[in-house]
Amino acid sequence: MQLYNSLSRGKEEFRALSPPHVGVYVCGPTVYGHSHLGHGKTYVSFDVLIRYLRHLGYDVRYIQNITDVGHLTDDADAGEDKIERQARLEKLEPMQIAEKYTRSYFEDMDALGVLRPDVSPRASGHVPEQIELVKTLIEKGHAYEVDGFVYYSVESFPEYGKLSGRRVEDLIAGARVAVDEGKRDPRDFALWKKAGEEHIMKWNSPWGWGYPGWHLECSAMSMRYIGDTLDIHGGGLENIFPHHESEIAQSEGATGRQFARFWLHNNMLTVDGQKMGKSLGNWKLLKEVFQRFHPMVVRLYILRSHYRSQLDFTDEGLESAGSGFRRLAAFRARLGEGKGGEGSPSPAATRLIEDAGNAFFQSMDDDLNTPGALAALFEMVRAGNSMLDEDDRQADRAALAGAMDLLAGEILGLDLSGYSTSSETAGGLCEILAETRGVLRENRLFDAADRMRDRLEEIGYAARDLPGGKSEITRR
RNA sequence: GGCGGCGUAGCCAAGCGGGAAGGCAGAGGACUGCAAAUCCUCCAUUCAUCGGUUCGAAUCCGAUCGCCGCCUCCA
Repeated sequence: MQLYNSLSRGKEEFRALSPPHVGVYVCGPTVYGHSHLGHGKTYVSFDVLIRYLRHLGYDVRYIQNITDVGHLTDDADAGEDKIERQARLEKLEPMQIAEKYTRSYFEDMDALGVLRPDVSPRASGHVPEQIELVKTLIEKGHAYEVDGFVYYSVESFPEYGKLSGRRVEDLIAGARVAVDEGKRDPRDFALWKKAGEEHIMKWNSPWGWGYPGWHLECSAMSMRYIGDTLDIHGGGLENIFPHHESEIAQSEGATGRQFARFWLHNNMLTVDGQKMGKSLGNWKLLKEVFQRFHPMVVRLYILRSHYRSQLDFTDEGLESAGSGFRRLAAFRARLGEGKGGEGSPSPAATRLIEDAGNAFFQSMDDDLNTPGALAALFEMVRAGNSMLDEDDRQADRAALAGAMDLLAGEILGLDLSGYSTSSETAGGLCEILAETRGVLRENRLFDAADRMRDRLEEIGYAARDLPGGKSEITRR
């Protein structure tokens, strides 16, 4: 599989450091509010990466942090802790805020079909690891203490800037105002910050009471759960600088080894052509969007564009994705349980599935080209429908069901069961109603048959008549 | 100011040196009591514009125009 590596600015063949194990770390959310569409795009994208790696046979360890301390409202060192600020607004304990929004985050991700990470480490639960890392950096001459603060010395790490493509000289010129007088160099960033009286979340350390800098947790926790070198480090594009650049400096400064072999960054989401920003008033929470669109429709919408492209969110686009989703789900519903039946699938079905699979995997192997993979899937749906229209064989249905469940379900994470009459009771009732409709039509009692269809429509079921006088009722 | 991306049919979106995928919307047809679903056919001689390289370019190079993003909140 080829993956675009931000470090080399090109596609590279992915190879695990020690197969079959693959360690993946993705920057997780700072939990001070409900998740928005941008989170959806990011974590759905990386979910597909994880799913695909597993499909390829890798034994993936997926780590995604939860930031519950140290992320300030301002990147200069004067900002307020986001969690603490929200705690004050909601009149709750900071950890209550963190817990509340962590749950909310997982709720939304579950709805989107995003698999849970193997470990979701909290920054506040890994302060000892972070202190150790700071101590190491001081010992190795990469950091220095000034009055309870510890700063990373950018000058001590000549490779600083290799990920973001920034030159050190530019950084000096462009460095934001250094609030802290103690910094030896305006580019230096805080590893450990002294906590003032007003701080609620603080820990004792060799440098006094304080709390860790935001960049530090990712270095400490990724190395704790994966090791010195990660196979893949992922995150949102906006984190390349300074966050990821600083992670590299901290980690490689401490270990002397390469921190991450592949850096993957997913692009941002815009709303009606503009960046999504709290201040711009086009902030879209997932929970709000889910009230109007099924989460799986949102997932499909995200997958319809490549993860490295900007995705523009529009209602029109969501509706279009909804129609596409209905098509996929209707096809899957048509295939039934997927139980084998007698005999093996026809040569035509076998070839159809093979062709679709080849096209699908070829796209996925090319830097997770999900739009291409979806095209292959839709082609299989069209050809499959056509084939079944002509000759409906149970063995073929089962084979197609298997293919759909693997490609759409397991790999792309699209749960297409929404339209099937999954529960036994509902399924049984649908069969009885379908039979009844058949009898009504047979006796040309069309008014009654139509009323039944209308009523079913109202509660979310669709009645369609099959050739030969039979009817079928499924969820819409 | 520094860095990056994009401009492909009405909308969305792959393709990135040699046949313009796919989805949505739309038109016609088949099927149907009528529908829905499904299937078939049609829907870009052309890929922002101009110039160049090449036997050959949407794909490479240069210029122009337009749009967007990151570097600050934010994934």
